[in-house]
Amino acid sequence: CSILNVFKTATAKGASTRAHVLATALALFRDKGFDETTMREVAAAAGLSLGAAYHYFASKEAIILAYYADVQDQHGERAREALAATTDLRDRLAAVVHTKLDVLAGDRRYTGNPTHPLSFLGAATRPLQLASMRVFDEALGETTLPAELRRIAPTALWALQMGLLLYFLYDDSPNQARTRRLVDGAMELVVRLLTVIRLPFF
Amino acid sequence: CSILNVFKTATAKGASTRAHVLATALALFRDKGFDETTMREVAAAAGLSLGAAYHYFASKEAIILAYYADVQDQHGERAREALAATTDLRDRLAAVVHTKLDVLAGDRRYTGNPTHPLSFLGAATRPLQLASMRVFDEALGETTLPAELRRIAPTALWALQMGLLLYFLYDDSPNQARTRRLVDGAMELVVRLLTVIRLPFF
DNA sequence: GTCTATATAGCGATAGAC
DNA sequence: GTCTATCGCTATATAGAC
Repeated sequence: CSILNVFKTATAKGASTRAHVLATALALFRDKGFDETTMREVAAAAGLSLGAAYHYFASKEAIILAYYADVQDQHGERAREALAATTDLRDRLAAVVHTKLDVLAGDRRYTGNPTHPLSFLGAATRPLQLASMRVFDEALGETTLPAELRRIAPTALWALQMGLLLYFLYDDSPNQARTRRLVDGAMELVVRLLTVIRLPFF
Repeated sequence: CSILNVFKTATAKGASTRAHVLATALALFRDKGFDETTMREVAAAAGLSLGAAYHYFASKEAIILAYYADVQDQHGERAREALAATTDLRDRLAAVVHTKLDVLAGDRRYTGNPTHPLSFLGAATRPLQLASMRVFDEALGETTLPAELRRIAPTALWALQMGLLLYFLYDDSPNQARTRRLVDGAMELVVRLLTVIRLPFF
């Protein structure tokens, strides 16, 4: 079922035990997060010794990767279900993102308190997030825009920037040139969009 | 200087030592990342004992928060410099993001190998990232679009989704209703943008 | 193959002497 | 303020019972 399932078990019993360890670990991850879940806990909750757990997963990171694959599996399944129900493009795109949020909402890790799961992208606290949005607000300056749009624009731009940062993180082109081009293209589109929105048409 | 500087030191020497510990830690974080940098290393590199380092920072997390504030400080400074140089909106918005990338590019943590800094948002490996983009590709389906745009659209939507996910993470409204509304609004805008782009006008 | 038991090395954090 | 010593915890490795 899983995208990354390149695993081999000799016996049927082994495969079932492995699946049980994985399911136990995923439940703990979803409930407490990665760092707060120890291999000892996973093993104990699965009714195994620590060594046995390590027999099935070479490292804690291996289980975490399996977790990510599980999230993606679930999202793919739910999203395709939703896509089958409508042909309207707006609904289809929104359904993809909403189903993603649905899957992640089950994770205490993603909801709850903003203190601990320290974002590696630099939005660890609300004041820092606001400071980051403020820069976009200054960039927009006196740009003429409908009031409502002018108010949410810094937030939308911040969200877009976060997405670009994530792309940057996995960009293996020399000097991340691909991200740099993407940034230019994205901002070109944003400006065109803002221009269009100001037409009486909308 | 820092946004989050709510720290009090009794003596001038104490303040200077604290600043030195912080600078040492930031350099190590930028070079190796958070998890790979230990408090023992920070203390040793700063020429202090472990206990002395803990005298200035209550926890490792406290230093990490200071690191985030530092990133934001640097970005704010560089971005405002760039904003002073141009009045063109496209250039201004692009400058904000580019200066952000400039600040983060100094971090080995953000460039380099995609294996270790496991993203908590579910894009830990390239295959998973691609699987996530494929869902958007399916959502677009047979939508009529210029070829070039049709090709990059799943990537752009994925990046936008990542931004929305990050917003979701820090959304403290009940049931993250604010994010849900933002998703709907964003997708509405995307569809309008795609509609507009198809006009002969562009 | 499956698993238990044990060992190692390192971590964040703290207590208390100076 | 700075130190040493130490606690309780961790991921990970391995030896060997069944």
